[in-house]
Amino acid sequence: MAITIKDVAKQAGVSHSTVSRALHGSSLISDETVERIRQIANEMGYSPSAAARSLRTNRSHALGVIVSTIDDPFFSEILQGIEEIAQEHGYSMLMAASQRDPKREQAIVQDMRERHVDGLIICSASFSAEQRRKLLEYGIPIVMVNNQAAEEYRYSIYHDDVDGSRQVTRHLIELGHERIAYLGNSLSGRTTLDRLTGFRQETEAAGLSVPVEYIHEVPGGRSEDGLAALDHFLNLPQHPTALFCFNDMLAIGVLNGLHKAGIRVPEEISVVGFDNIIFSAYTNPPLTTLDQPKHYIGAEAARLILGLLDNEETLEQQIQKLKGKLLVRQSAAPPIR
Amino acid sequence: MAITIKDVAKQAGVSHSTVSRALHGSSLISDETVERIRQIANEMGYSPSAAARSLRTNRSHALGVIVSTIDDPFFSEILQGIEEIAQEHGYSMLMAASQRDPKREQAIVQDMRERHVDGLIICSASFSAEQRRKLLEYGIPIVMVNNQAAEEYRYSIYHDDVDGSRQVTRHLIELGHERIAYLGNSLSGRTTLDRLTGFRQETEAAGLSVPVEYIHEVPGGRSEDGLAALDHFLNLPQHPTALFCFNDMLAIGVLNGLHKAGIRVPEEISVVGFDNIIFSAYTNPPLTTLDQPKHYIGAEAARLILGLLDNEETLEQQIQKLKGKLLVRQSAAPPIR
DNA sequence: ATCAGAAATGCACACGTGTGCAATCAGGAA
DNA sequence: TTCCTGATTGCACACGTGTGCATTTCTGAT
Repeated sequence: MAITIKDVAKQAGVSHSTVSRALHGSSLISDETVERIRQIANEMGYSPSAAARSLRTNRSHALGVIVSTIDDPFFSEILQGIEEIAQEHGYSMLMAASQRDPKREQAIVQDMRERHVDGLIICSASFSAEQRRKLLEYGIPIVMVNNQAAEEYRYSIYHDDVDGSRQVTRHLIELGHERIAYLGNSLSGRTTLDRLTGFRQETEAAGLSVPVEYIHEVPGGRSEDGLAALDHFLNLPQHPTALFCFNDMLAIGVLNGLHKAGIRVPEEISVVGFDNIIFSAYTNPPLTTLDQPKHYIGAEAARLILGLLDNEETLEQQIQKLKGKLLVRQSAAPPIR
Repeated sequence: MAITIKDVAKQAGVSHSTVSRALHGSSLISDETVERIRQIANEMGYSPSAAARSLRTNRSHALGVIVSTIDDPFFSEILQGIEEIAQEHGYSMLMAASQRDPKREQAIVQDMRERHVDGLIICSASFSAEQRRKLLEYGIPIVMVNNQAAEEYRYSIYHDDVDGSRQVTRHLIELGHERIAYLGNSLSGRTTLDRLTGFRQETEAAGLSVPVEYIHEVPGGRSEDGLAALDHFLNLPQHPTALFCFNDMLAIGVLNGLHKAGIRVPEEISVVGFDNIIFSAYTNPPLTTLDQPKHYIGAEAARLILGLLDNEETLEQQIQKLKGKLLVRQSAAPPIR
């Protein structure tokens, strides 16, 4: 068995309460005793038991993070942001991937509850209302990141997709495009709707008409999906001169397909993405996209939830809408005349 | 306060011991009682406290995972493999990123100890011997993944880099290349050495001489590093006709630099990578690389450590060396004559 | 020397489980 | 009936902490 607080107490010739207080820097204990006990605890290699502490204090000092899938470069960066802030504040990160499977989601929620995480960050576009209700009932503070129903939650951080989409669309319009198509991801709920809304706002403002065939959705946001969707646009009687993809992964698949088909980008068609995942700087040509502050989003989510834990009294609803910035690279250019 | 086992006991009119046993399916309790208690516990929404259980049983049912950085597509896939197996076995995943910072590394190790993780998976090429010693001393089972000193650990899973490197090198030789260069990552320790070894074995076997300038190392494995390293090779009096990059990210940077310089791949120079990260299928041209079974590596690491926990008696040393497979795409072709 | 008050420390309980052991109960054999 | 055996269940303790309260020790003033 490992060394407990009692072992340290015995060694120091004091009660375990004194050790507890000393190690917590309580002002009740004389400075010299504190120093002596610290010394001894150190020498003995004492390490407190998180389980016991958690049981006693009702605080686990752990944050739960639920993500739909880990190996998505978009989430990875958010996770990195969360982890840094959590670690900085002495919190650990309990991570789980739902894989969009309701069964798993339920098991995860149950686990987070049993483990008594102090707070929960959910980065999953879709999250069942049922589980959400449960969590609320359990009293676990939740921060939603880029959720499809961001506004329904008390605390939420998300990217201003309408604004971002407008920036991107405007860029295409300013380049002179008049036939612009939108490729969405039907699985992503609010997100794709918002981006579509921004797209529509700008095209309308510019007086451009967008045929229905120019709005196309596929069930997924991976490069394969982008590749598969390309046919739709290429088979149209009149091609669009610019294609706005829901995210970078889709755009990457599209670029790939265009390359195979021998269609040059941006000379023959412009392609833009959304998110600015790490790869997008290295596509051919480098992808023009919207730089979503992923790292910052993660960090803000962590800060928000940690803030909630300090101020015990629940704060008023707090919803942060962060703006991204257009990142012009080389995949979009003026259309051929 | 949440509902405890005692509340359930009171409601059911039995002692809390009976409830405990019933919920664990102990054969001591009559079937009808078990059923009745299950029912009641369910209705009351009882959820056991992981902290209390952990305190009592000395088992946390949590796996620690230490990674050098989260937002690296290579690690992401390994993590995904780990998570799946862990979840399948009812284990949670406590994740932390060391950022290659010894301070952080130490804090993480301390945290993992306090939280009493049942086992630890370390996916970090470099991991300080000091921390390693501590963990061993604490008696926490460790599985090392692709560590630079894989053989020094009792349990370890790693990729056969020598073999993989030979496959890649042989491919280049078979294509007819005679001037092949190697771009390494000096920060990755054993890994880059093994790959260099495999490279040397094959070039020697083929009777090729490799000038010292053809072996070049950069301190990092990101695309920027690849981009920066390119100058070295281009400034050589005689260019190599093929460039073997330590990993895909470096290769991506190299491809990018070559594209900017107007040098065509694979016509003027062949480039190959290593790892097969998700993006490498979408480079221009698609990258020929070594497909490392990342997902499987993660899953095997998890299985190994979970196996260690079942059989309490420590197993004999177990080191798994997994082989990858050459994945031929289009970034390597016969050299120009 | 005495005493009050402050400073420092110890006692004992609680947090929610799991489990060895004793106690109770039912049922059948004698 | 009585006794024994096996099936159920409860009692009580332990796991390692933190903390209110009582207790002791110390300081300084009278």
